Amino acid sequence: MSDIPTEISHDQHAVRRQKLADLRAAGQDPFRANCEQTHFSAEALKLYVEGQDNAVTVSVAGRLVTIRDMGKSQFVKILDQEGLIQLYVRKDVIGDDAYAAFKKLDMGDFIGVTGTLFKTKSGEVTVRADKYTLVSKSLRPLPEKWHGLTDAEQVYRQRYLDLIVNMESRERLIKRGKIVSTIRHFLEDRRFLEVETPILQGVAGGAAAKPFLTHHNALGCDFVLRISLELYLKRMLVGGFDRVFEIGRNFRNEGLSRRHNPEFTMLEVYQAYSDHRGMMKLIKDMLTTLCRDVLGTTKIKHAASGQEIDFGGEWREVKYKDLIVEATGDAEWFSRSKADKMAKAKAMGLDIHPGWEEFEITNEIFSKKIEPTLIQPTFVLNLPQELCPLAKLSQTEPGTLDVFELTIGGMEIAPAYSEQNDPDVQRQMFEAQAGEEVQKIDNDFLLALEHGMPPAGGMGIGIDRLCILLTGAESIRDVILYPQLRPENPVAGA
RNA sequence: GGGUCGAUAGCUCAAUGGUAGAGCAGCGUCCUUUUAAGUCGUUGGUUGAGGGUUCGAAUCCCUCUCGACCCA
Repeated sequence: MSDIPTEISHDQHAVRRQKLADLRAAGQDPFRANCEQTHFSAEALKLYVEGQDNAVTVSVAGRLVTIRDMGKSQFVKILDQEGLIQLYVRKDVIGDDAYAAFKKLDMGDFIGVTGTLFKTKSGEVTVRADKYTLVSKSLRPLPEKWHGLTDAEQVYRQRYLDLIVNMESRERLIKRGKIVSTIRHFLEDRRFLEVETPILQGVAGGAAAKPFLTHHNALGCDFVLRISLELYLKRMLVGGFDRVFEIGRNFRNEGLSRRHNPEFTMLEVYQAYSDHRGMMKLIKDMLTTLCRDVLGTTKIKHAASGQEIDFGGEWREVKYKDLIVEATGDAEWFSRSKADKMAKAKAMGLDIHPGWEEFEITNEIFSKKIEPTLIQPTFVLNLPQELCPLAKLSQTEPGTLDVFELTIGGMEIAPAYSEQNDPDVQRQMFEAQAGEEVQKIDNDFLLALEHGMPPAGGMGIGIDRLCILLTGAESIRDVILYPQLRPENPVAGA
């Protein structure tokens, strides 16, 4: 093999390219098709029997992330899906030639190793390598191991690097996977059926949000990307499926923030013959199950406020109206004039747009002054009817809805309704909301309702926000693998 | 869209108008139980891009790109 030219020794990419060329020149395959893997790292470590060194043989594979070279032996660590495992490589065990080649490996290379488990004198279960194979060469250096990768932009654009060097990012991703799978099992255990409904839709319904537009060439028409799952899942109720859910991506063409990504994952659940009260029980059971099975505790630390959130006790139930009265200190708030409401809201430091309706002024107080203070799990009940056209009106409290909004950690986590199933009332609500934009009414949905929809409770949970809460993340970007960023090199003509 | 802050070696960070440095990584030695291994030596820079001020700019000014936070 040729010596590495000293004039390029500073360029790590060039040095690795040269090693790659040397391997190929020596007739070796630096990108093999496969290698033996009998166990993941964590699995292999469990096989060690105390006091019985070198009794168990395993084959593990992974990326080389730590190298401690001691001349004629090396301790190295490889990373696989389940974590790190240490390997001990001795010249007198694997032979002179193999050892010389091992010394030429770089951080980041993928290797496969077969060997026996033993415990080092400092107590770490380690694989004593009998043989190894370079299975895939890495041509780029990894970020530094101690500080990891901290540059937010690089973390998001090159998430794979973040996942290799930042263990907390790996754990957060794994936890998200467990959250979603626990939700699936929880619902399946209660005989809910998972379904998939269209993302490309003619009308973006079920929520108030600006949609993304796209175009279908063969059909010659425009589509929008869905902004909610609601209207198609309710069609399933009409179609005779009494308990359905979907976990899927929604798209909203709006601003980005620590709590908003243009594409985000929603769970929506519908249960016929239930109502919003039934949904309260369902979500409380679901969230306590998640705490127990994923976190192992019902008490979590809320990153933003430093408070402890307790999912284990009774959850507060409070009417929207009572919260507003409390926040404004005005028992007659709802009978005040619009001008009075506006003056008071401004006095509370809020930016109120002159064109806003009264309920919008009131709701600005709710979302800016009240919601952020609701750290413990809180069901906000009897929201004003203007806030959602898809829910049933309360029989006992005129002007309010049979709904709740579950707020935890100052964030809206889940709204739920007793679903509107009267096609005539539903049409009126749609028309009132649409105003001039009647073309935005989903008439096919109304046709479905006319065929009859059973009474039902429904709810939606923002999975990303739930993950923020349960993982203690500070931003939605920490729980989404590839959060939306502006392209680095904008496409010409875009 | 507005405001504030940021971008320096592969990574993490110094250098506040006067020769761009350190740790890790890399390269070359020593070392057969290490744990951010240790040891001796050593390479590496269009300071995000472009313009300006100045004898002299990473540093001051302007424009742009990307990001973070706050606001809309």
